Parts: sequence; C-alpha cells; structure tokens
Amino acid sequence: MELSERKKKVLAAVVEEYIRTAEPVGSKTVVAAAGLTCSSATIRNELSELTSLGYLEQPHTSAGRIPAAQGYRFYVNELMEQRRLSDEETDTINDRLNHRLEKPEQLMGDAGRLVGQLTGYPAVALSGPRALTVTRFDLLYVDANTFIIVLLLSNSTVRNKLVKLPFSVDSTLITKLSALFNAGFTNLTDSEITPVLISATERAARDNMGLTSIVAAFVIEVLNSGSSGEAMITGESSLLQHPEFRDPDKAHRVISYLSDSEHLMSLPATTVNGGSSKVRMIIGPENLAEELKDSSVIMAEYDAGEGQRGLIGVVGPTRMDYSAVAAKLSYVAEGLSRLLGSGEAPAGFGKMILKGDTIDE
Amino acid sequence: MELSERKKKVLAAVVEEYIRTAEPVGSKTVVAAAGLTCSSATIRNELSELTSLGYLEQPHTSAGRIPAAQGYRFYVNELMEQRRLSDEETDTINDRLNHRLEKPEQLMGDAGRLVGQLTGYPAVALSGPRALTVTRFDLLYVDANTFIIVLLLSNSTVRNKLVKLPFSVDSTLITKLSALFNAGFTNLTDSEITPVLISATERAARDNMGLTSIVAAFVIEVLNSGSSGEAMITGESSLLQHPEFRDPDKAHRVISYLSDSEHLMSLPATTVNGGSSKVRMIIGPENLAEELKDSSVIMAEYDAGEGQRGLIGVVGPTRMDYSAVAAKLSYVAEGLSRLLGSGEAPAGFGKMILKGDTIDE
DNA sequence: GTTGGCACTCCGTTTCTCTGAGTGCTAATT
DNA sequence: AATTAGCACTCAGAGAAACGGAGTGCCAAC
Repeated sequence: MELSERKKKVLAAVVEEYIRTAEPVGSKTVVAAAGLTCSSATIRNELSELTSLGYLEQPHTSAGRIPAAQGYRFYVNELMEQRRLSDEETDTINDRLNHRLEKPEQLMGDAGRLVGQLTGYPAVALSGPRALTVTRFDLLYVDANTFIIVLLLSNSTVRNKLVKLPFSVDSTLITKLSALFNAGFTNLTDSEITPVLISATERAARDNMGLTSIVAAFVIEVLNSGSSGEAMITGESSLLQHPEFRDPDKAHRVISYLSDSEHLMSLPATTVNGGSSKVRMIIGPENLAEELKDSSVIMAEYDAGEGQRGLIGVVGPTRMDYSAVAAKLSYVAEGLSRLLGSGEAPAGFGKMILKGDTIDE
Repeated sequence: MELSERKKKVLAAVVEEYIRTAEPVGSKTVVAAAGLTCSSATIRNELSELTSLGYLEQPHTSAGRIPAAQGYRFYVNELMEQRRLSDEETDTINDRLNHRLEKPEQLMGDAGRLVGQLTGYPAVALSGPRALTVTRFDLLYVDANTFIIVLLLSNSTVRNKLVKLPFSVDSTLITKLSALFNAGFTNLTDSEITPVLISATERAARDNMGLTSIVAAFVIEVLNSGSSGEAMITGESSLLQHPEFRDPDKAHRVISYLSDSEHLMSLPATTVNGGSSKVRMIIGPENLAEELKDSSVIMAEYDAGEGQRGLIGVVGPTRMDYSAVAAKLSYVAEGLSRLLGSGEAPAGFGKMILKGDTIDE
C-alpha cells in the first residue's frame, strides 16, 4: 500500500523534528513543522495509522511518536531531500584533503579525522581487499649475516624486511636468489606460490641454508596482508556526547565492539542499498551485529586507485541527520576518489610524485 | 613529622578498602580491615588527624574517609607492599609476549592490548625519541620513470619510498647517486644534513633533475620522524566500566584528551619517581594536564634496544590498585626488555631472526 | 591514651503528589 | 467520508516530604 501524500509529509515531519530535538513528536508539533492546514486531531489519526503500519512508535501511551527503523528507512529512501553543502563546508573539506595529498599512507586516518570533525560521530575507514602480486624483487646484501628483502608490489607500494641470520652467507647466493625470484615469483598471487615452486627455486639456487624459504615466507605474508583489507576507526569517544549513549554501559558495548578491526570490516556486510547513490546506510536493526542494533552506519564508497575500492563512513545513533551526513560523506568520498582514483598520476615538476610509499601496518 | 605506626596502618587500611570497594571507609571498617585491637572511637581520632594532615578527605560530614592525593602518594611510596604475580599471570604474559616476537613492528600495539586485558584500564605505549642515522643507501632503478629509495637505519629498521618521476632518468645516474649517498650521507643525523652538502652532492652527480633533493628530502623526513617518538593508546573504552567515569561528559573529556598522541607523549612529563623502581606513578593532581587531574597514570620503562627506552602503562581513576598494576606493568616491561633489549639477538636456526622490519607509520 | 555512649548530621532512597503534554474517542460539522 | 472540537484519561518526570542508617564528633568515664 502506497502512503498518501499527507502521510508522507507527516512522516517526514516526525523524522526531521525528532532528529532535531531528540524528543518524541506530538500532533501539534507536526502541524506546525509540516505547515499543514488541517487540525491536530486529523494528524492524530494519521499518526495512529502510521504507527500501526510500523513506521512510527510510541515510547508510552501518552507520549508523542518517534520514528521506527522502518520509518527511518522509508524516510531516507523516499522522502529525504539531498542536502547541499555550503561553500564553507566544501572549502574546508577540499583544504584538508589537499593538505594531505603528500602523505598517502596516512590518508585513511586523516580522512577519518576529517569526517569525525565534520559530523561529530566516530569515523570508520575501510579499504577493500586487493589481489596483490610482486612486480619486482631486490635482495640487498648488507653483510655476511644480514640482507634486506625489498618487494615492489602491483599496487605500487614497496615492502621490505631486514633479515638477520645466525650464520654467514655469501653475497653471490643473495644475488642468485634475487635473480631467481625475479624470474619465477613475479606476478603470482599468494595461492600460486606453491611449496613445489619454492623447493624448485631452492634447488636451483643451491641454497642449503633455508634462505629461499625465508624470502618466500615473507612474500606470502605480504600478499596475504593485503587480501583482507584494512580498517580503522577514530573519534570513538564522540559517541558519548550524544544523548542516546549517555548510558556508559551501552556506550562501552558499542565502542568496544567497534575497537576490533575484524568487526569493522564486517560492517558493510548488510548492503541494503537505498537507491542509486554511492552512499550506503545501515539503520539500527539492519545491522547484523547485536551490539549495533540501535545504531546506524553511513558509508560512502570511493575509488582508491588500482581497481581498489574503499569506504569511509560514520557510526552513530539511529537518530542521525542522515541527509547532512550523507552529503558530507559523499563529498569526502568524491574528493578521495579524485586524489587516489585510477586515471593518471598528478603531474608537476620539482614537486615529487609519490604514489604509495610503504604501507607496512 | 613522621606518622606513627598506627597511623600508617590506618592510612593503608583506608586506601586498600577504598580501592576495593569504591565507598568511603568508616572507622569500624578500618578496625576490622587493619586487624587493630583498639576501638572504633580511637580510630575516629586517628582518622580526624590524618584528615587535617591532608592524607584523607571526607566527602561530607557524616561520611567515611577517602584517600586524598597525598594519601595515595604516601601509600605508594611508603606503605604499599610489592605484589607478587601468580604463576598463572606470569605464564599468560610470557605466552602472549613470545607469540609476538615475530612481529616486532606490532609489538607496541600488542603489548598495549595485553596490558589492557591484564589490568582493565586503557593502555598507553610510548617509545622514546631516537637519534637515527642512515647506515646504508640503496637506490633501485625500476624503469625510466621510477626508482625506489631504500634506507637501512642505525636502529636496524628499513624504510623505503617509491618515487615516480614525470620525466625520464638514466639508470647510471641512479647508480651514481646511490654511491654518492653511501659515501657522503651515512651516519649523519638530520641536523648534519645541510643544504651545502646536498648541493655539493648534486653537483658531483651532475644531477640537473632534482633527484638529489628528492632523496635528501626523504632522508630528512625519515630521520625526523624518529626524533619525536611514537605514542599509541588502546582500550580507551574500558574506562567507562569504572564508577568514577560513569559521567559520560567526564569520560569524554578524558578519552578525547588521550586520543591525541601529542598529549600522550607529554604524559610522563611529571616524573615524580616514587623510589628506586622503574615504575612511574602520576597520581591525580600531579598530572600537568587539567583533563587528568583526577586520573592516575602508571608506567613502566623498558629497554627497546639500541639505547632506546620505551614506556608502557595505563591510565585510570586515582582509585586504582597501584600495587597490582605496578607489578603487572613491570613484569611486562621486563619481558619487553628481554625481547628487544640491547645485548644479543636471540639465536636459533631455522627460525629466522628479524630485528626491525619497516616501521613506516 | 582509650573507650562506650549519645546526639547530631546529612546523603541516598523511597513514597507521594502534582503537573502537563499528549493521546484516543465521540459526537458534531462540513 | 473526512475533518474537527471537545473531553476524559494516561503516564512520565519533577518536586516535596519523609525515612533510614551509616558515620561522625564530642564528652565523660576508665
């Protein structure tokens, strides 16, 4: 059943008033807020119907209405108006993002802090898994007991490891191994690096000291580390400022749930996508995690380059200004896509161009 | 004026009871807890004197006493008994630490989580500044527009950067630069890397494309990054479980103060060292930061190798079990010193020895 | 110096009342 | 059939009052 025009107006008014005031909304308030011409008694009937349809709920008999999860969902899908950001807001965002262009490895954290500051909610930043391979190997001989493994990865980052050995090796073995790895291990995903391949390489190098397996183990570790993605959260404590988290136990449950990066990565699992936009919203009970059943998550997707996608978003009470937060997030996400996105590296002489740096965690 | 033996006993009893129950302690409770033979009236006199001496305070006229900051201080300096850890506890700690030996770059974080778990308080980990130098340079030519800078540092970590250029370079220039940097820039602290040196190198390499300054800038950045130390905090939300942080505003103030790593690094500024032990305690108002005037900080120092020192500790309410926390922290700190400490690298064949890995943040 | 006794204080809790916003229903109106 | 005015009813939250009890401070006796 489709809601009547007036019901939609009433629902929107209740949601917006409740978001603004955090108080249950009564019939008179709705009349005033929605600018309707009918009387409060009429609205009482409408409210009553919206309640039995499941869009609203009543904390107790003689109180106003508050939106139910279904009410929020309908609101964000159908009723909510796209909020435009003010010039001031867009300027702040652009400023902050450009500032950080030079330190790509800190970008996730900085974007999180920016979002936290803009919205007043804890910010989460996720980067998707990536199918990594090694593009190039270098083994650097330092001294008889020490060498460095340097891997250039397919996503243009570099990883390295210093290896100290409890025995001596000859620099020619290092050189030989380096050549063999370059020949045999480049452009392989971790599943393609088989024990057979490793022992073949070991024989070819006449390595009887286990160096081959040291290098191979590091390669596998690095390739694996990318495959699960990264997750971080900043500004958890700002939750405490919101009235729905005044209860320290509840706040503690939510915050400590969010402190585990495994949990963060599973946040977007519920992909109720409310339309064509790139902003995802997970409202209250739509969250899979019990701990978040009365919190909402809003995330915007961005292009992290090299075919990788990332998500940046916030966690807050169900009573959130979805419209404003969504607008801010998608603007930030667009900015990130512009900075990191596939397409060409930014050009410019004298200023060096860095794409990557190591992102050892 | 020296306190009488009985006053000491009374003070200790009040502190310990209050730590245990979080309730003001009355005269009768003291008699029972301290196992004294006198009557509660006598203790009331003692309590009254301890109060006017500033060791105790009274929330209101008809309540028991709670320790004042000065009381806690006297307690930890003079009265507190060294707590011994149970075998079970030491086993847990050893287990957890050894597990992580293989990932030195995550050690700070892991140690923090361990401490948080052991004590139930947020854990902070600090590593002191280090006077870094570059031990060895490698510039790896990848293609005409790309090369990698690899630096082996004096603390046996490796840093690297991938540089993409908007113009072409010859591999011989890269090789030449590599040699020049090895000859001229090794073992220099950041202040010794002068513009004069850089431009001399630039001329020597016949580098008219600014590569020298790109490399030098990276070197300076890396050397600087070590000079301020690192700081991190985990488990902030566990503060919320303690009754003194039931007020969400207070909790928010403290937690958001602690979320700034600048603030964390300034924590140990007050070095009231209560004796010979390596555990530092900062009790309530001894904290310089207004935000921490009624929290306490306990930190233990450890040897992070290469002459570097680190601190691991917790932040909690002034009402903390100083004895137990101090014992746990110093055990963990000893463990860390054993793992990282100067002296020899742990030996063992087959298991590779890694000292460092990159710690790009 | 120590102790028992006693009046007094004052916090935290419970109980009660009161108030007012808001509802749901009915009957009249359009 | 939809809307409206009117009215009785509900109930959370605020405030006032009463209560209980842990604990003190002091005094007089030991």
